[in-house]
Amino acid sequence: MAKINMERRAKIGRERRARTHAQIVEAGTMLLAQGPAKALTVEAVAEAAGLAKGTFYYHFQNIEELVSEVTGQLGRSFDDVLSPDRFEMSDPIARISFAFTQSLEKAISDTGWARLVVQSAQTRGEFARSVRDNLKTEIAEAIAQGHMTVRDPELAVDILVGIWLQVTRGILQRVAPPELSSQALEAALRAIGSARPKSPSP
Amino acid sequence: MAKINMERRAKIGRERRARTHAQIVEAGTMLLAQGPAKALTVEAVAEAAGLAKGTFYYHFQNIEELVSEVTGQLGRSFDDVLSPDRFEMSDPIARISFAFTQSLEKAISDTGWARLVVQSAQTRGEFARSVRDNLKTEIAEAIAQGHMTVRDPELAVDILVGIWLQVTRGILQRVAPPELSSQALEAALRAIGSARPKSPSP
DNA sequence: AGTCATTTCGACGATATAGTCAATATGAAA
DNA sequence: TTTCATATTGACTATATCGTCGAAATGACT
Repeated sequence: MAKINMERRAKIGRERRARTHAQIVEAGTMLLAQGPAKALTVEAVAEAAGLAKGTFYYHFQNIEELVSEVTGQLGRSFDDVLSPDRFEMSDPIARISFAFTQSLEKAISDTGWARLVVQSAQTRGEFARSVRDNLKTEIAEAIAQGHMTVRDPELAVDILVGIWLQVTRGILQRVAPPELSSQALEAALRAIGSARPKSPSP
Repeated sequence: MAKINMERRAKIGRERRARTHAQIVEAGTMLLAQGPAKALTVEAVAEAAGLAKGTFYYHFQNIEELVSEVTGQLGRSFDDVLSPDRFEMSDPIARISFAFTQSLEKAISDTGWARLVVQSAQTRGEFARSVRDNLKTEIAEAIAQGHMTVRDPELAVDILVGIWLQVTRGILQRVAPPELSSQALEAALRAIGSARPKSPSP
């Protein structure tokens, strides 16, 4: 009786629904990477996705819910950029360095992503917090191992995040010089008092 | 004929007009220091200033013009914080250090000001550019004198501005530990490769 | 007290955006 | 081909904010 109906319902909806949902997220991501978040309107998203406004509301409660999902997706993409080899490294400074460089390189090669990161870091507490928390874990370890001059973990995080974010902004406004990522990394390591020789011994 | 009218006109208007204008700017400043710039509405400003909406439009073309003036005023207050003794210093690094510390101290003692600075740095190109340009002048000199490891002036500016801005943000979200400004300064100097002993000789 | 340039007021029309909903379309399964 | 759960549409209402304008208030000067 009801059984068949439920099965049908579940089966039919999935793919179509998921596709449209993804379309909207994609459109929202694109628009967010372009202008300021305040200018993100339901109509603009719907039009960019080639859908009617009502369809948007069938998939999301409101713009906030969409932005939240975009932010979440960005966070995951962030992890993708950083994770592959990172967990193999035993030294927390090495992990930080890897993440720092990787995300700058990604920003250079994908300015849309960079724009989104900068945008989100400014306006989405969740995103900023997540980045901060990850960093803080590494830094606490580094401090404990006596690998850093800076003793206040919060300050250390501010320094690293500050340099990273501002250099990323710079990438969006100027052409990135060849050695940018490595030079920025060296400066960041000096700042927290973890300067190391350039050649990482094997 | 017209002479008397013109004189009257000029004389009468001044004070009253200036006072109301200032009221509006003050209200706008307060609101900007509170929430995001997108939420700044003409009605909100008018109400906060205790005036009718029409009065706002008698003094400003639109919100943008108000925000622009607030930004300009902030820029001037910024100079006030920095200027008094700065020009007496011959060493560019000393000048940078002075400005860096002063503005962090100001942020600690006046969080409204800090909020405004952070806000403006993010959304007002003019403000960000002005800060950048001032810094770049000093940095170019420091590089020329061989006082810095970092050679790319743009990168040096990004590093200093990045740390400064992020530490300022930190001040707004956490309680500033006692030695914050000086520790942040030391980190910043290390970052650009201009570490100096703590005691500035006379 | 009267004059008049200037300033202030708030109602008003215009516009933009949010969110709703009844009607319609879609397409897999029977 | 028909059925029907699900998805899509766009017109509609509600609301927020903008910017305008004629009328009223202000207050320095006569």
